[in-house]
Amino acid sequence: MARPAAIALKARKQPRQARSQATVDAIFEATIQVLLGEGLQRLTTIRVAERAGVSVGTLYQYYPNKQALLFGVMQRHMERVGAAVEKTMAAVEHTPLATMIPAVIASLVREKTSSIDESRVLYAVSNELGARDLVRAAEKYARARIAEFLATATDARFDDIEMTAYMFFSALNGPLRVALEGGASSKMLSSLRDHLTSLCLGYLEREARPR
Amino acid sequence: MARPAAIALKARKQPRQARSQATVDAIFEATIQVLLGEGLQRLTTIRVAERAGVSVGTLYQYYPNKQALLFGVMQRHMERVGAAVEKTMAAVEHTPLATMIPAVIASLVREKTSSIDESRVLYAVSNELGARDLVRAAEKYARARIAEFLATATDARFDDIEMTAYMFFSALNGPLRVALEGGASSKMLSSLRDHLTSLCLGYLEREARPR
Amino acid sequence: MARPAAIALKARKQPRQARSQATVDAIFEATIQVLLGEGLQRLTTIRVAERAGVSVGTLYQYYPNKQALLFGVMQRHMERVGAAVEKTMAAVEHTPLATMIPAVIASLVREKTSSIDESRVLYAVSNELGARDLVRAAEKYARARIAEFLATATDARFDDIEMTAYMFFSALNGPLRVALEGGASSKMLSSLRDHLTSLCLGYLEREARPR
Amino acid sequence: MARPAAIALKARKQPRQARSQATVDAIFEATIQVLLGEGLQRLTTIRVAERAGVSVGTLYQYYPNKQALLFGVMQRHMERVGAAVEKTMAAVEHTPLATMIPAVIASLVREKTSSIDESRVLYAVSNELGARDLVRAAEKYARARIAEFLATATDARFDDIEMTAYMFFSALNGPLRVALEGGASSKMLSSLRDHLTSLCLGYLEREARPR
DNA sequence: CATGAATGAGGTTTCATTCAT
DNA sequence: TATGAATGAAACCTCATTCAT
Repeated sequence: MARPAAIALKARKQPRQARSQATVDAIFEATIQVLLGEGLQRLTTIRVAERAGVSVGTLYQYYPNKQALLFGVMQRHMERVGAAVEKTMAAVEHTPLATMIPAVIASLVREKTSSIDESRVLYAVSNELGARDLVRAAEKYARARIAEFLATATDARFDDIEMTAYMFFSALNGPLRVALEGGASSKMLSSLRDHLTSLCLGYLEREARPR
Repeated sequence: MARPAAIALKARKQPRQARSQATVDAIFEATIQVLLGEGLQRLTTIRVAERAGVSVGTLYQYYPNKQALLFGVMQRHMERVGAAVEKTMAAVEHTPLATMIPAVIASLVREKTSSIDESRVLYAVSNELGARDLVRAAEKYARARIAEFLATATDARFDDIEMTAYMFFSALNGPLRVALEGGASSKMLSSLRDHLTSLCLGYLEREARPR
Repeated sequence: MARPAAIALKARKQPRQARSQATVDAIFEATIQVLLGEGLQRLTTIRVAERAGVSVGTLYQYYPNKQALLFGVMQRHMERVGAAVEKTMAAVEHTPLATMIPAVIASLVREKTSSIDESRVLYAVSNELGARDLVRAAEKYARARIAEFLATATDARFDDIEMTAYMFFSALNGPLRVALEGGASSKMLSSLRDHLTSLCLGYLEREARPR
Repeated sequence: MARPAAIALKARKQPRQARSQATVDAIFEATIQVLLGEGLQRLTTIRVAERAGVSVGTLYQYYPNKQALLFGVMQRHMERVGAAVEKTMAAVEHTPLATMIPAVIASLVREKTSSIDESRVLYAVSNELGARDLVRAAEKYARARIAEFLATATDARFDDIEMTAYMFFSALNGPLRVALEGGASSKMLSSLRDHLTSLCLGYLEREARPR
């Protein structure tokens, strides 16, 4: 990655034709593959292009630079996971904590583990200069949304709801990250879901004041 | 970083003269500084050497390659934190959970925040190919030690102590990492300690069976 | 040349466009020129690239490393000389020694001296780690081919044909090498051809048993 | 080897004390060892010093630079071989060719093979910029001496004695070099001596005119 | 005299990016 | 639009040599 500076990181063009869309998808998939097979350090634009079956030039038609490529992959992943969890949250709002929390956790774990490789490999990307801000922004939004969500619990009120949301969010993602980066087994992952529930509920019930 | 492969990562020579020790310390400090000021991507051996006030050649007299440098910095940090927490653990073993857990959490938070910059910046390093294994090994040891530690609680027994230790460890480090990487305020950090205690105690008391 | 190890030494890509072929040729020629003007010790990839009028990056598109470059130049030279001598050998097989030997010697001398500079300069390269094996293999093949060749003489048989071929080959190349490395005059070179003939025929006739 | 330029290549000081002589000898031996074990490319002054059990600084007390070191090693080898052969030549001058030639060849082969490793490894050094001139000079002298020598044969006269000496010298060294560089077996070496004799005598008798 | 820490120029190699075809 | 050859800055690392101790 040559000079970071302040460069446009948005995708260069919106593919309108079917062929273009196929190319973008191929590049996306190739990026994950290379990340998986070679690691972030050895991910080069040429390697991605080769894996995608196109030339470098073509890659640069869709992404102005390498950062934008990683940025794009990251974004797409977070949008997918975010959308799924938001949907679940909307469905269980305004119910007791014991209903809300397990549902959200199940949703997050399901989504993250449905494409384990993608999730795992993107933790590495999330430390990239470019992706960092993106992740920060997403987390900030997530915490705000969680705070709203927790506030709807029919059986609990929280004094410092920002902090509570923050802890809830981090307590969820900490173990998940460790598990995915470490290459957890599927058995362990199912156990993880229950323990995460226990962890979060234990915390929230401690912090909650009856409504 | 050229080709990772299987290279010696140990420090190249043990400094014997006083001058040498000063040089090694300067390099160490410079590494943290550069990491802080420029980020991992822009950390180059030349920049580190310059900041340390020595030549590249000198740097390479003590570290066989860039990875070893990062490796060394990482190791020193983990050893410091680990030693402090172990000491605390030894001091509060064989007491009730409500005594043990807050003590350990306070110790970890104190240690991590006593040199916030170092802690923060090393999260980035921990993803480096070379450091990865080092971190994995340390975490594995830590979990084992924690399992032992939890087993000494005078008022609790755990069915799946490995998993419990794992969750405890991750629940501690997840929020800490987010807080340090995000640049938390000192006020928030003190609040964090209490919430971590709440998080972990909530979980452990849920999982514990009376003894 | 960093670490020899076991690296791919083959040319990296086969040039497909006309422009590419011109580039490869330029690099080849530049290598000889630099070898001639600066010597092997001062042959650097940058110098070769500059002399070829391309950038280093371009050089590395065609040769994966410096060794491969020298390797390539060596190979091309040996193939040219080898092909010429083989052709001559095929033409004079199954005739008396007095016909066969002078023909082969004339062919070798002609070929080596047709591009004196190239020949001369490549003796230095032949000691390079990478080229060494190449040369060994070529010599081994050459000796085997010579043994076959000598066996077809209509007026002679040899008891230890391998040793005889070995001596013939070395007796030819020893003086040639000294002459070329020392920068022999053209007059001396023509004289050399006759003396080489005398040297080899003298030896072979001594070793030969009538058929 | 940094900048060749025109530097003094002579040994820096003549060791007068016994301890000094031992140091010089150790350095000499270490140079051969490193050459043998690592090759010319990986011969560094530090490695030589380490192997010799002294510090680099000490090495530089005796040799002004790396070239001088190689130069010195080369020279000592050539002087040893040269002295032995000269002695033999002096002993068999003024006798028939059939007496003179086998004696000289036996002497040369014996000397070169008495320390095969040293001989072998120094062929690589002989191509070094610095050593090159040294070798040239020695060869020139050798050829002149051989011409004188051949002129004393009681049963032969040569028309072009310079050329004859040149061929004789090269015919001897060509096969020897190939054999030593290739790592010949001792059985092959004894066979080599006879064939060299045959090669040289065959040539000389062809070129000789009766006296 | 000996030591070995320090120097820094210079070598090899990679890779994001451009642009003529 | 697609291609892939070309670019060249910049990274890592080595090693001959010096000099304070």
